[in-house]
Amino acid sequence: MSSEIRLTPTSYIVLGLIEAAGEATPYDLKQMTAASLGNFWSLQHAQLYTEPERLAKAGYLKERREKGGRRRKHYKLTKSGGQALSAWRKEPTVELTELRDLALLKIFFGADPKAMAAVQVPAHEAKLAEYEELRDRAADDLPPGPSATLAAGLEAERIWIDFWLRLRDEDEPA
Amino acid sequence: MSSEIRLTPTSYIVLGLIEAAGEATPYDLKQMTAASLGNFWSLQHAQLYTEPERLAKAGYLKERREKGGRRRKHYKLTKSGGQALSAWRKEPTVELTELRDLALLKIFFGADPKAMAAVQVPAHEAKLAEYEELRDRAADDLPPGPSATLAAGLEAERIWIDFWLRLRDEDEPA
DNA sequence: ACCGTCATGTAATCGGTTACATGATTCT
DNA sequence: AGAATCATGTAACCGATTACATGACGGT
Repeated sequence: MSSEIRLTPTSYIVLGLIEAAGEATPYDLKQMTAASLGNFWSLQHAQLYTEPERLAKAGYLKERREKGGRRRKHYKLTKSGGQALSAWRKEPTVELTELRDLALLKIFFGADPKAMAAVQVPAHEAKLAEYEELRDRAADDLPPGPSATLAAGLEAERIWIDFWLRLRDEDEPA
Repeated sequence: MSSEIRLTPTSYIVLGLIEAAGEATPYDLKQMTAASLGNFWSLQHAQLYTEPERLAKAGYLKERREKGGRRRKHYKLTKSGGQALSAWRKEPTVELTELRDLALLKIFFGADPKAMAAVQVPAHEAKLAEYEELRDRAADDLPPGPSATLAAGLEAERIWIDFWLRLRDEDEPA
């Protein structure tokens, strides 16, 4: 074991999800992300297959393969995996995220703001509605972590809507 | 020419910057991004060397290499490069950006919100101050595109500060 | 029994990151 | 003249995306 790999955010996502689930197959992970995490940090499904393998090879996960039928792979945290996750989680990050918004990038390079706003406003409104429903539905049985990130998502959508509305409506011809 | 490459956001950034500059060396590009674009979409310096090369090979840029001295490479848009950029810029994007915030990711997986807020709040405040100074300094001689993205950056920093402050101060022991 | 979709996985490619390396300038 | 920093570039590695492919299962 332990071929010394570098742990990326993707690694910690996999570790974190597996910790929450106890044991999981790549497909389980996919389902778990779709629900909540995927809204602010999505992953390709292929990575949910390759990343656990990488982690297992490095000793952070234990792999168990079904004998019959689908021969699915099930993963669990090892001690070392749990420790890595804890250490990561404990260390606060100063790093600030960049917006990295494609629409904004186009605006930066001179795209027409109103045309862009025309598609971005409804898209963000839809997303906001989705979050609101999620909040109302899941209500209190959401763990504090996911609940906080959901709140962040709601806030972010609101300011994006404002932002694009402002661009759309500014300098209106009188 | 034209080995059929796929154009990524990075490609368009390079094309866009070169359009703005008329002609540029990788180092020019680096300087240009540092100022403004880099705040919401940063690039590794190595890519500012490899990406223009890729684009030149595919016919989107024309390369001119200095004969003497530093033998720097200068790049200009070709017709095809200009067209690709225009087409991209003209097409509004529905795609929504994900937050992809490392601090948020840790929170999602159970990190202590107050500890995280303790480092995130000042970091975001510093960033906000930087943007404000940029806005006050550059004032009106900022083109509309960059000006709009700067406005977005200011908004985003404000809500992040609010968000982390709320986490920091909630459930205060009485 | 068949068909469509869900589930599960691998292979190849490629962009992006990291690391290395050296040539110019500038400052003391 | 030497040190430090700025400028310029290349090479190697690797994670991430894309594409391909097939097996199971549920419904009609």
